[in-house]
Amino acid sequence: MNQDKQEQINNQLISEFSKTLEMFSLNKTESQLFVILFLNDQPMTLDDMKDSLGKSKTAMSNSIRTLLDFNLVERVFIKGARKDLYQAKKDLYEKFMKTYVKRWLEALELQITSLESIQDEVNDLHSDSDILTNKLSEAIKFHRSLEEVFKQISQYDQ
Amino acid sequence: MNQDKQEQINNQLISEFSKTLEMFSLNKTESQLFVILFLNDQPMTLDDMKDSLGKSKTAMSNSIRTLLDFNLVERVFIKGARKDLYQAKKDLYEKFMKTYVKRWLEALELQITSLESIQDEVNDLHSDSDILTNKLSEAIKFHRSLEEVFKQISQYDQ
DNA sequence: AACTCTGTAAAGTTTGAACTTTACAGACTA
DNA sequence: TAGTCTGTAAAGTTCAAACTTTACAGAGTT
Repeated sequence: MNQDKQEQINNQLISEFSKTLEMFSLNKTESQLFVILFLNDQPMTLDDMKDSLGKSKTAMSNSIRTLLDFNLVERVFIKGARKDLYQAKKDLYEKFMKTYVKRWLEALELQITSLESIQDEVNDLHSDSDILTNKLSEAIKFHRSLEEVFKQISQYDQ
Repeated sequence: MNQDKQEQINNQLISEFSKTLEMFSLNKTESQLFVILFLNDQPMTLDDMKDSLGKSKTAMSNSIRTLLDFNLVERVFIKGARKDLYQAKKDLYEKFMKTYVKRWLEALELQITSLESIQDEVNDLHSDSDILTNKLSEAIKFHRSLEEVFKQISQYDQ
């Protein structure tokens, strides 16, 4: 396969795959960067990434930290290497879902707690507003249902 | 309950609930607008919404169309009313998940199709690149797994 | 100790999404 | 038919996220 063709196919892959990652909370650069790392069989330095994406080194530094944070990427040790080296994690799907679902569950739990404390406050006030009371419990029910789904997913994944 | 307290609790509710909706692909205004409609027992006009959120009528018009698009809101007919009236849909969770999961599944299917056509192209080239071939099938496998999860959710919801 | 290199913090710039203002088409009203 | 009202399109503005440039701390090398 010639260089041009290889390049073109790589670009198509980056373009399509990154769209999927953007559906999750990754932004464009983070998504593209991950796909680059995923496609590269060798670990890459910040400078490699910079050249691959045509953006600044600082942009790479920031994006890679988000990806580390999302557990999609890891830093690897290579003896004698001066620059930091990163690679995409194996078992993409497991890593991805685990982190993603976990974050959502955490956020949901936080929101449920907040809603419940509003509920407590309303109860303490011996509110005359049935509407508000109903809306509140409906809102909490909604959040619990979402929580349930995400828990299902994380079990299904085991 | 006095006016101030009612107002304050409403605001807390909007603040917390809208965070949840923002986790899905709704933006801040759309999320807040939905919560406003959800909390209001009466259908609202664009002008009502404008006053509730303190933003322009055009902003409301745009946001409400997104919410209609997401099937979270409906326009209601009231005899003799000159202004359009909107309310949040009942069965929030069902409506929400159905629309949301459906959109994701559609997007995923599209991406899988694209990846497969890249795969075909690579095969036709009788590529020497085992790495690329492997990466491609791994990427498709990842997408299929995501698809699977979302299908699970939509079944679980029945 | 002086120099070099790497990663990141800080400051400044660019860009696109979200908003507002203005303009107007279509529906109703007198 | 002229006048009024409503929703939205179009154009212009604002603002926050994403980027780049510059500066620098810390580690390594000579």
